Amino acid sequence: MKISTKSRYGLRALVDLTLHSAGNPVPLIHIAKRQNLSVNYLEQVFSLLKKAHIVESVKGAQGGYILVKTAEETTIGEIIRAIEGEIMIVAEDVRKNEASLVFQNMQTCLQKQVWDKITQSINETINEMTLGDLTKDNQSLLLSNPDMYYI
Amino acid sequence: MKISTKSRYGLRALVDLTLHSAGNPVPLIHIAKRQNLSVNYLEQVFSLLKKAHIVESVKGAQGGYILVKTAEETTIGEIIRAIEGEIMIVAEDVRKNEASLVFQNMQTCLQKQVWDKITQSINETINEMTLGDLTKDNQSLLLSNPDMYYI
DNA sequence: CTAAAACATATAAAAATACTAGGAATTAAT
DNA sequence: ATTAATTCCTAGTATTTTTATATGTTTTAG
Repeated sequence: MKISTKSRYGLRALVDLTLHSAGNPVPLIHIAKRQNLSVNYLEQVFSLLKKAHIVESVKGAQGGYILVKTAEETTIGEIIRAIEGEIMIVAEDVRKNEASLVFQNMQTCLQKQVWDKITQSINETINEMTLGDLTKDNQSLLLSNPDMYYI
Repeated sequence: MKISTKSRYGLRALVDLTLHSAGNPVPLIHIAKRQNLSVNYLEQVFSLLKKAHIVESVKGAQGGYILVKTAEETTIGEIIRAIEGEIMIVAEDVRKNEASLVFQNMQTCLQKQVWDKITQSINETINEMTLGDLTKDNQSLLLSNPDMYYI
């Protein structure tokens, strides 16, 4: 039960984007350099983020990506689900036909009492956090040290 | 972010064991048949459960596995952690040296504010549930229909 | 026109997962 | 003692998923 690098990169990239977009689109190559990530890989991540309407793209020269909503309105839940897909789907083999009633009952019970509960608790946790929460700290650090960044 | 089949099989197997162990060791081959799982694979799972002191084994003929504690004292958290290992370790690439202060700050921030929080919420959720909670339903179903089981 | 960027897709490499196979050790029952 | 049932151990394999990389196309500002 691990978070994929895609999600981690994605979040880092969005924090980075938030910090560096002064209303302007931020090109992936800048994020990639600052965060030491591959542009190609980031493109794949941002394609998912775009599908989920978390970012918009501006094509062509001077283009890049920009948040659709404000950082404060963008939840970590949206972001992680956009990248990972729906959390914790447990594709249990159902065996509806041959299975005994007790077997079916157990499956349903585990699904509802365990797997769904875990999913729910994860979603509740990540839905409460926003990109804004994550950038606050770094924002102040950035403002007090404007030349701390490269690019 | 998925639960492995190993964990799912493990939980199913332990629920099954709880339901069918009347104080006696339950051999894996019985669990495997009832749950339609491979004995070999279950052995690997039970090896982890044994290491974590969730079950004890009785070797030889008429042997099998038995819970160390009661079902009510055995949490789902113990079980899942025994099988999956510690939950949600995010092995973030640290880059302490070359990394800028802002970069390091971001990493720490994400770790504490996101990944650790998710880990914590999962653990809290699964620590609250016990094997007993999961077997209650099935237990009553079993008692009212004693011949519902095969084996 | 050109360069900078998103967009799309194929494929390779690596890692993790899921499972299989087979034998060794132990022990209850006969 | 022998047998059968069982845990225990480990090596191997196949499949899937993840993590990239590579390459080309399209779009657009300057």
